[in-house]
Amino acid sequence: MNQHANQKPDYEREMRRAGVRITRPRKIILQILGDTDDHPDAMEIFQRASAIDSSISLSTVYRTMKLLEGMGAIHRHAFDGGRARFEQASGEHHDHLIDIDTGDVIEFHSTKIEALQEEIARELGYDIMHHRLELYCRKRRKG
Amino acid sequence: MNQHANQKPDYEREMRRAGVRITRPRKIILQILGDTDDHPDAMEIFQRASAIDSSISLSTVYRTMKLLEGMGAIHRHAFDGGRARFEQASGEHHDHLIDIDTGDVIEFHSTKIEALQEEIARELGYDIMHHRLELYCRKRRKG
DNA sequence: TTCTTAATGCAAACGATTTGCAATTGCATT
DNA sequence: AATGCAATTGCAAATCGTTTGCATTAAGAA
Repeated sequence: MNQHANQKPDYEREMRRAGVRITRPRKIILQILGDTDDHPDAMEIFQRASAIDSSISLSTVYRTMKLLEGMGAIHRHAFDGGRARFEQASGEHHDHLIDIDTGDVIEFHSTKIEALQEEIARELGYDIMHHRLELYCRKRRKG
Repeated sequence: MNQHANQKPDYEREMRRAGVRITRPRKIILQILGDTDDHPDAMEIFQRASAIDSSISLSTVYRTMKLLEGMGAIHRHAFDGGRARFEQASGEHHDHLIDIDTGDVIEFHSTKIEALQEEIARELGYDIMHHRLELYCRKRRKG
């Protein structure tokens, strides 16, 4: 389901190079992340992984997400609501519009907003290390 | 410490009107919130309250924060890092710049950014219900 | 002052995530 | 292909922030 035409990064190669073992659970999780365009949480990933290999544990999902995050392979998001959600790090930076009714996430990017953010931080004497812009929305009813 | 010259809202009156009892713990917590300009978390509020009346419990702090949030008296923020942080709701809408080294929070507002957000959501067919813009920053070293 | 009920403190429950540990398994080595 | 060992796993228990059940206390109306 991954429509991104961009070069799919070869995380297995990168992991090997980092001396990290390519295990069965990791292969499966990597495959799941590569096959989706949505922003699943650990439990969803765990369930999708369980369907492929029922012996995988939730701990391993969490540990793998942390590993991949450390490698820069995925991004972790703390949208409203309990669980962290993850997305593959391929592609450029973007912000998120969250449909509060469905949980759907739409990615967007605004160079103008980013520039304004930089300007604000600079005026306050700060450098932005990272930022978070989330629009919690409801579908506009036509009319 | 509250520098806000704006009318300090009388939450006790409002609570009374809503049929909510003005208890000793609530008085103390309200006083703490009114006396600060920072964004304390529940534990900090609990500790400040304990210094005034050591019998206050953390549960009551949480319950009171929820009550006040429901009244619109405070806003709850989920900045990076475990705990929720609170601020008095007086004043206009603003976003936050968080100093990742000290945890300090600076409030700012950009009409331009807000307008751009609206534009983006509109183009995607959504109405913004609420949003979140947080800049995680480090003090610029002079040079 | 009495009375009713909301509010409290405590401890236990909670949901998401992390961790200790013994058992397993990549994989570099023979 | 067999060996060895550290990295990784699954499991259960622990952790962290927050919420909740319940018996007790105390607002505040009568």
